[in-house]
Amino acid sequence: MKDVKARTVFVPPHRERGAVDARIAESGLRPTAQRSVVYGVLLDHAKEHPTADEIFIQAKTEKPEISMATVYNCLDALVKHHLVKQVHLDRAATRYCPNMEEHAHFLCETCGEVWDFKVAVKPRMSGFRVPSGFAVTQREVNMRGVCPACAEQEVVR
Amino acid sequence: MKDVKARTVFVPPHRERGAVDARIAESGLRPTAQRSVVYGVLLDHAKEHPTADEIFIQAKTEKPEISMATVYNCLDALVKHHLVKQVHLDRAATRYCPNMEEHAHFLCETCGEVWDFKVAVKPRMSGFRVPSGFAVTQREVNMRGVCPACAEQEVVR
DNA sequence: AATAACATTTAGAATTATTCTAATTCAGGT
DNA sequence: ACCTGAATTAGAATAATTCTAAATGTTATT
Repeated sequence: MKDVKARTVFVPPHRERGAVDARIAESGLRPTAQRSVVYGVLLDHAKEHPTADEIFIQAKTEKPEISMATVYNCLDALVKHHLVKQVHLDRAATRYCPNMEEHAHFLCETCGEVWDFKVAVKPRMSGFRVPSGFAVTQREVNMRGVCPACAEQEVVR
Repeated sequence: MKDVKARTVFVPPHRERGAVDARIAESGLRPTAQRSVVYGVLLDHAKEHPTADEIFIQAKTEKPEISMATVYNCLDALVKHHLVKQVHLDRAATRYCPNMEEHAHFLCETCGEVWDFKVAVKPRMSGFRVPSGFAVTQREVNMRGVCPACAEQEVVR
């Protein structure tokens, strides 16, 4: 029974459950069904930089019993294990990003969309020098402004 | 009457109401009593990077009628006029910083304290290159980790 | 000085985001 | 199968932020 149910779960073609679980396991975390769904959703929607409850809504379509508390738990676990990072752009809900390469975020204040920007400088941005004695575990570079599409519209107006 | 009351308001020696008002006015904002108090509190407590309600509590000591909504309004106005910036470090309340020089923030995950770090690179950090067409109005560089004092305690343990 | 027009402030309600709690379920090791 | 600890759950609780409508203050105009 359980197996049948499992086999009928919809899995987007671009995401392979096995690979997702493997990455979770490699990070030192036990790959539970919930973590797998949450991480999977995030990988599928990386571009949207979803919030916890956008993830929750999507995760529910794959696993209807999942709860919001679990989404937060999973996200926190994934963050702690360096599979995911939080993105804090404004006073609104925190967003999540599974792209662990060093990059910056840009929030268009007009349309609300978020973009990933590659960072120009090589291994460690020079902006990240810190006084000795401070141990840095996470970095975040954020910008706000207007994206090209929105800038154009403003001109037309 | 009004004058007498105004003269008896407590103003910390290191903050001059006139100067605060002048800066607000220069920014293109009308210097109301509330804006002046909010900005003043922030200037006096820049090191603490206070949240809106820490500012509220402090502002109330100078102006007991002030309301939370006004604190948010004032902060938003000050942000819009580039006298103050928001600092988004984690899922907790947004903090505010009146130091408009380009600098990074460091949050010690152990003690919760926030530090200002000067940014190494000169005029514009190289990390901030953006694709053409994007207009950047605000930047934020944040780090999390362990401060020297907390690092030491961990060793002792 | 009175008035109109507009901006700002206010209290409190409403909404949204996040955390907490206690009970239950699940997984791995005996 | 049984124990133990980890993970999940629903829902309540808390915290942060926004909204609303009324009141107040300011400025320009008369």
